[in-house]
Amino acid sequence: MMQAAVRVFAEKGYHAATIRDIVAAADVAVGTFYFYFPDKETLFVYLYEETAEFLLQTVQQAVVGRATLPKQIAAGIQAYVNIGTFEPAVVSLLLVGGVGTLPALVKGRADFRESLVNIWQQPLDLALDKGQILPQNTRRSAEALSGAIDEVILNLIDQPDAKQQASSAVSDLTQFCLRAVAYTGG
Amino acid sequence: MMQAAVRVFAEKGYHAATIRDIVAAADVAVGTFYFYFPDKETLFVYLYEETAEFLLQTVQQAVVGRATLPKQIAAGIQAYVNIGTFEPAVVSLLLVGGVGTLPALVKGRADFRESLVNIWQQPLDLALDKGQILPQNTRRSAEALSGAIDEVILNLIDQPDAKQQASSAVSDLTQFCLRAVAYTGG
Amino acid sequence: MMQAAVRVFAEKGYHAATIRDIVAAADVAVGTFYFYFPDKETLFVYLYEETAEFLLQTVQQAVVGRATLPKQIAAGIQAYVNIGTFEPAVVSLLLVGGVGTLPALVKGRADFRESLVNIWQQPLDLALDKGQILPQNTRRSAEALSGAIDEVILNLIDQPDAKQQASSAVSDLTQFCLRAVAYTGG
Amino acid sequence: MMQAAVRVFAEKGYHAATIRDIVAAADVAVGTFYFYFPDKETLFVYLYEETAEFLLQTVQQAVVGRATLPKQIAAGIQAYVNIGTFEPAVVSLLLVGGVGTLPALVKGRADFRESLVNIWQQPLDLALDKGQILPQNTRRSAEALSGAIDEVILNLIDQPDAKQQASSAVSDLTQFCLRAVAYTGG
DNA sequence: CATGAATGAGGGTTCATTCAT
DNA sequence: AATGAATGAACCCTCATTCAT
Repeated sequence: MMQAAVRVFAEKGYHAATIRDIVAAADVAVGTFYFYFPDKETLFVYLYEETAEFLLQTVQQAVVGRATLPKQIAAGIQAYVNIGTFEPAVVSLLLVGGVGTLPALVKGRADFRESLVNIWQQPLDLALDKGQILPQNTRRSAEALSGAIDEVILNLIDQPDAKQQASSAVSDLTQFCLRAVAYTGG
Repeated sequence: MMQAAVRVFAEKGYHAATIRDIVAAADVAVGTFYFYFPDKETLFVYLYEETAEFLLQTVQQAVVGRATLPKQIAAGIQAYVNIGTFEPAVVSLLLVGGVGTLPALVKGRADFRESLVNIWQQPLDLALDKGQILPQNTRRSAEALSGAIDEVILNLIDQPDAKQQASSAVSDLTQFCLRAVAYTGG
Repeated sequence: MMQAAVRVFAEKGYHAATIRDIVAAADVAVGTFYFYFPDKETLFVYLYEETAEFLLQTVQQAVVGRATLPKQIAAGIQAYVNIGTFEPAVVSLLLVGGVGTLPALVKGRADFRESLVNIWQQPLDLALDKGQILPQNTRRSAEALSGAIDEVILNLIDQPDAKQQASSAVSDLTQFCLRAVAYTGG
Repeated sequence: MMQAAVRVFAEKGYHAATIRDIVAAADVAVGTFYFYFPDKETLFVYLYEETAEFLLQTVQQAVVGRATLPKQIAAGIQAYVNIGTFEPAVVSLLLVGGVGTLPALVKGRADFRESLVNIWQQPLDLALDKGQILPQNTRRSAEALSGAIDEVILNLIDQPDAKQQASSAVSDLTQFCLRAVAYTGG
């Protein structure tokens, strides 16, 4: 039922998705929804945060498991693209479905953006310490990286042949990011 | 009244903004709204497209008026940041208020994203011809630039001291972008 | 302007006819309507009663100007059909546009029906006195005549070739009515 | 609830009857209305057509169950008067509530009138074949009969003592009709 | 646990009416 | 006299939510 809800929310957005849409997708009755969840808004916020945590953890783990900046960025992007390719609803929910819809989600969304920026900023700060990238405002670079990656992935999942284009997108994006942060390799 | 509508739509998003909110912000009666506009959806689409055109033209003109890639990118970002700083509602409406809300806007939004990507891609293609940037998929680079710039500006306008941070943001972003597209200067 | 109002009311009925329809048909401004008439309902009631009086007088005069029952009925029907043929809006307003729409018109409509019944009942009572029709409840006969005539005329004005069919309708109806009231001729 | 709707529509007409009137009469909430019916117009058309069919079938069956013209006409009128007496809302809805209100009902109303005329015309055509009535335009006679009967019944149900007057009305009307169609009995 | 009929606040929209010009 | 922009009460309808079964 929660999976059904994610799908419906991702597809229609918060407001256009009705409780009836969700229970129909889950093949249960309206009352059942309210037995498990207090209300629509709470569910959406919960789903958004669950989904955000899943994506953040997945990307974060890909990044921390690598030793060098190029590998970290490549792995992070690869993990993100994988999610976009195999679970597009997750990305849609986070980057589209939850935008500008719910006052209660403003903080949740800000937290998600902040965490995403942090994921990219950590390796940058490490690399800066080691002198592997030129001096820069790593916070702002991380924001920019985050936006760049999101946009390319959003464009990617709109393509009918997303899976075919995924590997070139990963490679293009990785190169783009390494250049953008002035990676010198040493 | 249209300014009031832009503000309300930008602040609450399409669905959460009610006609009564809009007319209250404009200090007129409900009927007055329908004297000037056929309905809520038509107004929103019109406002979105007007606003999109204004932003696109402003950024585009800043870019085409410059001779070299660094100046083009710097001027385009400066123009975009100016709008975000002095008319944050314009940016909010385009990047937040109109996301995933209205079937009738799907095309309009796609067109806007496409145009924005094109604005950044054109100078890249020119620079590639002149050998001023390394070979790359300029379309994908432009997508990434577009996302990077949007994200930084969205973060910027959320800051209370946005105007103070604007110039450093422009400078950081410009450097980021030039590195990202592998600008060699010759 | 009143003619325009009659046309619009007859065509669309009271509720569907808007003030804007009426002033557009009369080619004046909305405010002008309210300079001449206090409100929509008052105008409609006034128009209904004016129109009713016109029709009643016309039919009545045709009837009283004849000496014998056959001539009275024929003349009354002919006059009614003439109105239906040349001023269908008058008949539509009275028999269609003003039905079941306005509490304030219930009495007006009842008066109109009553008067119409009276117009037919008078010659019947005279003929009964003279022994030219068999004994009967002339009130009820007049009601029936009234309904019969209205129905045939309503059917007539719905025909595209109403004017061609008018004379046969008058003749058929007259014969029908004379038989119905058991006219013996003496 | 449908009975309540018939009552309210019959009493106020389509436009003046609000959903709140109907649900108040049925003692349910607004939402309940829309749980059972798609919208006001659909319900009204459905009710009109159901009601029309009920009345037509009732009168038709009374007519076809008799062998001779006098009995057919008497039975048809009796059946019609019974409905008017015991279910005045049915007659009001058909003859008053649904007049000139709804474009979607124009055809339905025309069909009802046509069917009603046909009910009266069939026995006339049979009687004409058997030489029991004088030669005439039976279509036009049926229209006139239809109008005559409707009008008398409408007058009847407006009377406070409708039930007392019913039998004399049936008898008067039957005699009127038989004379009107020149019934010779052989 | 599950159901779905019932609820009613609240949204978009219309249109008779007013009044400053 | 004439205008038409402005008003707001009231309409139809949706949908999140409840609760008796």
